Amino acid sequence: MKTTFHQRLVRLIKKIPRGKVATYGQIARMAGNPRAARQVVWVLNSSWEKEKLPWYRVINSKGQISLKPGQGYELQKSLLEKEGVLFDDHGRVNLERFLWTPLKI
DNA sequence: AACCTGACTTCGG
DNA sequence: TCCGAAGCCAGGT
Repeated sequence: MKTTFHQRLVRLIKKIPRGKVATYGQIARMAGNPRAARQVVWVLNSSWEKEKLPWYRVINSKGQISLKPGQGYELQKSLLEKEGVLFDDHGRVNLERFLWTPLKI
């Protein structure tokens, strides 16, 4: 049976290695739809729990955490730092260094 | 079927 | 480099 876009997103998110991050757009692009970044958000919200997704490894294209302070920002940042991901003074991650880049592409 | 919404992204100024 | 606007996906109501 054919895999759905949703399933591909789930699989990709599961593959993000620790110590690395991926962007919403990147995941959507790898799943086949460059413009479905917002759909990644929906997937995370709807199934991170039952699919045990490493939700905190997904950030925005600017290299920043999209969650707002008091709404998960601190938690996500600490979880990433615990894996070795570093943030600069402006809460940005150096994507050159920490972006998950599968060898293929 | 229309309208709203969200952890987005890209582009122009 | 920093906004703001406009574009986009699909589920929920």
